[in-house]
Amino acid sequence: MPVKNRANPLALAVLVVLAERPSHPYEIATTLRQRQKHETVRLNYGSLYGVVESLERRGLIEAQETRRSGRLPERTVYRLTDSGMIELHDWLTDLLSTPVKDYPAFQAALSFLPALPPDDVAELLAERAQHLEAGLAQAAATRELAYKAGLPRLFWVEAEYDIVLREAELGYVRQLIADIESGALDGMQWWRAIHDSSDDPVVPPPFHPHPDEGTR
Amino acid sequence: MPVKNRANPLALAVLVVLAERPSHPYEIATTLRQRQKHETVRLNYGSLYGVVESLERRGLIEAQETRRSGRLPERTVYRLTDSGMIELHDWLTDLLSTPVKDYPAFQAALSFLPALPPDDVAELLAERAQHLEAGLAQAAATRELAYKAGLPRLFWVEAEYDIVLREAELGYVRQLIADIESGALDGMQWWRAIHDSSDDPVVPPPFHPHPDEGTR
DNA sequence: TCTCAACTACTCTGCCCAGAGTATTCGAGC
DNA sequence: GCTCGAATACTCTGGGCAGAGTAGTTGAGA
Repeated sequence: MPVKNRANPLALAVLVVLAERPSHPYEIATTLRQRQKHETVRLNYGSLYGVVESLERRGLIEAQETRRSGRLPERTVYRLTDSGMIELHDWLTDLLSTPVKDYPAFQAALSFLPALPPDDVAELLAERAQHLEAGLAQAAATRELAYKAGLPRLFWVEAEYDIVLREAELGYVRQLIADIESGALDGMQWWRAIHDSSDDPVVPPPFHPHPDEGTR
Repeated sequence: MPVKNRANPLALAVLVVLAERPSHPYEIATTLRQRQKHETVRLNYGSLYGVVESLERRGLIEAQETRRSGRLPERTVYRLTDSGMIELHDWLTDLLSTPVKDYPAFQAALSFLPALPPDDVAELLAERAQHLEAGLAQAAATRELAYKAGLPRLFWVEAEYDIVLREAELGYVRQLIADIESGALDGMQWWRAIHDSSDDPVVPPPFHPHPDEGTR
């Protein structure tokens, strides 16, 4: 009886919704969407029903009743069990208190920068910066709307966090563009060299040891 | 013949390594680890061989030769094809120029804040802040080491990016803790209320519309 | 020279999960 | 009163991917 781990945050979302009141899966999905949770948690039906089954196997939720209206498919209403409540508490506690390693796509891309020529990279990053600016403007507008509608800030901390991260990214991207364009980025001459030569002599990267001269 | 998409960055990493020189899968893994790519890309053997097979099916890489030394398992050496080179270029271009939605675990956790009582949350966030500080100190030390060893900055931009994001997160977490502890966070009274009452009357969240009074 | 750990190089297994598909009902409009 | 789209409520399928397992080799130390 394999126990599914805390890999999928959708399971956490299900627990949270069921902690409030019993629901059937489709209703859980609707609730989550109404609350914009699909912005923070990957949500789709295929996964949802699998996750619910898995939670039931683990004894964290249980079927309360199975109703049927007309000839529509059955709706199984689930409720949280006691151990489900504990798991919800522990899981959330863990997520909040302990940073885990995420693997953002852009970070991976950055680690492969040398595979493209520097001038192309500078252009691509400039494009990204524009996208980021547009996205941030959009997010600011949404935040404004939520404020005017009177939705308490407690319910959009995750959006604030998102904005903070994107601003940080934008700052870094701008800095990086500047350093590439000015040539201030250490390693540039090697980077240029491997892309300028028509053939591909695998030159080892340059090393300029700085044995000891304080910080920076 | 289902075509695997650009879902898995490990595939990109494989293309990058093979663009440099033909290798067999295990060697690819070793190279990636030597270059610290496991910091930015999820890497493990189970996935690696699957990814390589999939790349071969898509015609992006091809087997060059199959050698055997002693009675060790065969080593199939792969090389990049022309369309593999194009895919590598296009994929990387796309990743750099266009932001994609990531789903960081902590953002999900933030969106479920109300499920825990405010005082607990403040404590948990304080613990997170400490972890972040420790992690940042560690990262700074590593950066220092890389600098002294003479590794050009071009090869640790991804680490810089990581640091920038973590600093931004730390700043936000500190701010959030302060706002919870001071009670300045809008929605706190409701948050307290639902956790104080021993029974669980599902009170609808409070709305305080701010129809129009400029920004902020 | 004998062992034992570390390294080399995969292979196996099975849950997971995304996307697409299915079937029914309801409401709006012509 | 008929159609068509939207909403309700899932089910199916198959590759994807992680973790654990396997099996031979090499090198260091007692």
